[in-house]
Amino acid sequence: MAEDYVEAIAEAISENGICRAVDLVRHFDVTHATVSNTISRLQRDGLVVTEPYQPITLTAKGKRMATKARNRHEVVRTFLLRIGVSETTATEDSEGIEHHVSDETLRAMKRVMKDGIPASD
Amino acid sequence: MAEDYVEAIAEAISENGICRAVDLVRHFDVTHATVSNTISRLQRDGLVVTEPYQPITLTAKGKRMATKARNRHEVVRTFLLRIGVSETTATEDSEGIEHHVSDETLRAMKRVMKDGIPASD
DNA sequence: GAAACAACTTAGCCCGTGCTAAGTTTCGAG
DNA sequence: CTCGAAACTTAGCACGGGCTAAGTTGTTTC
Repeated sequence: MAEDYVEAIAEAISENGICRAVDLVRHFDVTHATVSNTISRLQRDGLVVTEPYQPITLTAKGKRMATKARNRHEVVRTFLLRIGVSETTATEDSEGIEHHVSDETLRAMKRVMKDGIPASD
Repeated sequence: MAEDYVEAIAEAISENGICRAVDLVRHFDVTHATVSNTISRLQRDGLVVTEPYQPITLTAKGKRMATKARNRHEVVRTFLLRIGVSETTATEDSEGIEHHVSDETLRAMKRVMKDGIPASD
């Protein structure tokens, strides 16, 4: 969850300048209460900073995580498109897959997009 | 979890003839207590049948789920190998990825393994 | 400036998934 | 046949992540 949240927060900030809890409520389609709880946990874990009724900002650690997550997400998504998956499905699937893709697999995806599929031994 | 469990149960049965809780304890590296709880939930959900101190069997529904999961898992794993990921990583990553791969993406993977990568428009 | 509305928090609940500790059942060896 | 070890269950706890309901704060609009 943490990764998804920091990614969404970074996105909101880059789009609107700030991120409010309500942006996350809409993004994840959960209640304000849930977002409030989750943000507390993120703050406890040093990923975000916020004060009651104030916008949410990312710490350095949070920004790092967001960047990595966003990158991962994009690689997976474009890879899926590249192997012929539709826009809609690529977007959906990459959301879930990104959290389970190791660096090695990520590199393999990039390689395939650049050089095509490896020779079949 | 349900998918992982039925898959592991099916595996144990095909290897040893029966599946005992202790097999799952070893497989998932959790305690007996945890397995016991989880099995109760699976039974509640109609995926397995068991009685106290007895082996665990799959219902028709459980078998169906196990077969689908196993198939998915294998497609993802061999696909990863095919794009140049190592055995170890392919095994690890496919474990997590399989739960997030839609039918469409699965088809795309199979297609790529058969026909190579689609032309880049 | 007060009232209404939107944003947010807090309390209290539920379930899943993990644990430890303690007790029960089963089973094989002696 | 008994006893000890292995397998299993049960109770009780914790945390994550979801909810509703109710209250608080901030902002806009008249």
